[in-house]
Amino acid sequence: MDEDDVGTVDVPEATVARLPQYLRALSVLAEAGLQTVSSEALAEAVGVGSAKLRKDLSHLGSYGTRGVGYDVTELHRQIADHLGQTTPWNVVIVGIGNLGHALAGYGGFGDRGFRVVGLFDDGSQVVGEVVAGLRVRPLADLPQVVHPGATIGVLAVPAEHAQGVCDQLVAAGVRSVLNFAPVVLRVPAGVDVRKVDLASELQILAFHAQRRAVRGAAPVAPRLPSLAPVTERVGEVV
Amino acid sequence: MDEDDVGTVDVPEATVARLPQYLRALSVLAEAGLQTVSSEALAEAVGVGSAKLRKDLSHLGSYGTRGVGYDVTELHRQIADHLGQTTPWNVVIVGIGNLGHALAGYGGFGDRGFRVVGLFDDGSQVVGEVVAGLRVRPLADLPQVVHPGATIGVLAVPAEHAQGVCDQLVAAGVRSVLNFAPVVLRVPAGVDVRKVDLASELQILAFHAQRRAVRGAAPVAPRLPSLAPVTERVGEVV
DNA sequence: TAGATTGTTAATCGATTAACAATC
DNA sequence: TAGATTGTTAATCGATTAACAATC
Repeated sequence: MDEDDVGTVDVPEATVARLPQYLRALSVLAEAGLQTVSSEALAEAVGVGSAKLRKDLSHLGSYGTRGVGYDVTELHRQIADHLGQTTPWNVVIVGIGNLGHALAGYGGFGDRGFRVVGLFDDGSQVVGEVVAGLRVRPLADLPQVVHPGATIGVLAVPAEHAQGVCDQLVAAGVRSVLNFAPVVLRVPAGVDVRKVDLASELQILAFHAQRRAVRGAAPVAPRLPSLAPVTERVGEVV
Repeated sequence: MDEDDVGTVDVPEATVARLPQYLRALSVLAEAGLQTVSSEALAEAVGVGSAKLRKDLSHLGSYGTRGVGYDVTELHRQIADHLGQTTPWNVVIVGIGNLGHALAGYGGFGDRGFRVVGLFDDGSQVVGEVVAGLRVRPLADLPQVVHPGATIGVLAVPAEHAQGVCDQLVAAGVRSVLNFAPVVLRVPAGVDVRKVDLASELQILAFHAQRRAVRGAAPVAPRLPSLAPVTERVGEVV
């Protein structure tokens, strides 16, 4: 595959979602001074199977060497390239409440190629305050900060304001939105929305936890009289 | 399907992940005073197809009425039941930095059936402070607060401490962990971990954004001389 | 060359979707 | 009854997995 095929060949969504994990693992390996890594070892570090990893990488092109493995630095560069991380992306955060405040100060973004360049809110009490080194601006200032198509918007406003603020982001030229409000946003075609729903995550955990509890309470096997000794497992589940 | 089949019939993971969305939409409809909703209308509210919704609900049992739709209150109760939300779940948050602080104060958990019952940290400067009405305790106090198997642990510590703290959570009896640290946690069988990786979400958005940019820059169709007028679309992508 | 490990093939699995018979 | 809408079937699609030929 050609070097300049970045961005022109289809990569399955499931693969895209794993690329950041591979990238991070490679960073760790590079810092540890490793030159080369096998698909087996890298997959193990990320918690997936090696076949899946090789298949994922095959969608980006083939950067490994049979019998040897992958060059850590080279593979890191290739994946970073595909993720568009050769230059940092600008991020604006809208809604500087509890969560927005935390996101503004979150070091993890900077480490992974993002730069928070604007904080916005319309609650009169926060506007003007300095948070994580940036002065919080009113929403009306969005167009002054957003570079159309090149800025990611993070939405950390209450559910009832999310759609309205999203519309303003889109109007200002934002084409990628990370939404923390538990609502379905309607956006025009060409705008990409991802949703992080913190309460949902807990609910999914609760679903499985309850399942364990219910199953654990019920007998694992029917109690039949038996001549051979039987190990009864109670409450032990996957 | 029987009432008491809750927790005993297999529900596909993809379906489980959507149940919280359905539940929330039903809450909104119930508040709006709606008695009944069709799969078409509910699906529209959640942003999925109606066939998918009906298929999802069919895994829980069949609570609809042909020709009529679903009883809003009844369906809400059924889904809440399956999600184990008839009684609230207790949640402990470990790592009261930027993010943990925000999570402790996040109202969305309480609204959706969770109760934050403990905040923990080992950084000497936070321990003892009161955050969102709770005093931050040292990790050593975990066993005093955790009810084995019935408490969800939220991990908001730096990556390098995540595994160690996770081990302590598990030792205290936590069987469900929501992990915000960008690391792969190793846990014994029977412990359920979900990961929320904020930077990853941005990276996935960046991948698609870059793709739009690259494709937009390239000509959409080969430029051939043509007798008929041609509409050239530049930069317009899905 | 012999051993190791990739990249790819083919089989399997799970999720989505459209269509429609069942039925209120 | 006629119209509406569910629950289910069958077809399709996409993702995972194991196995192995290619090749360093």
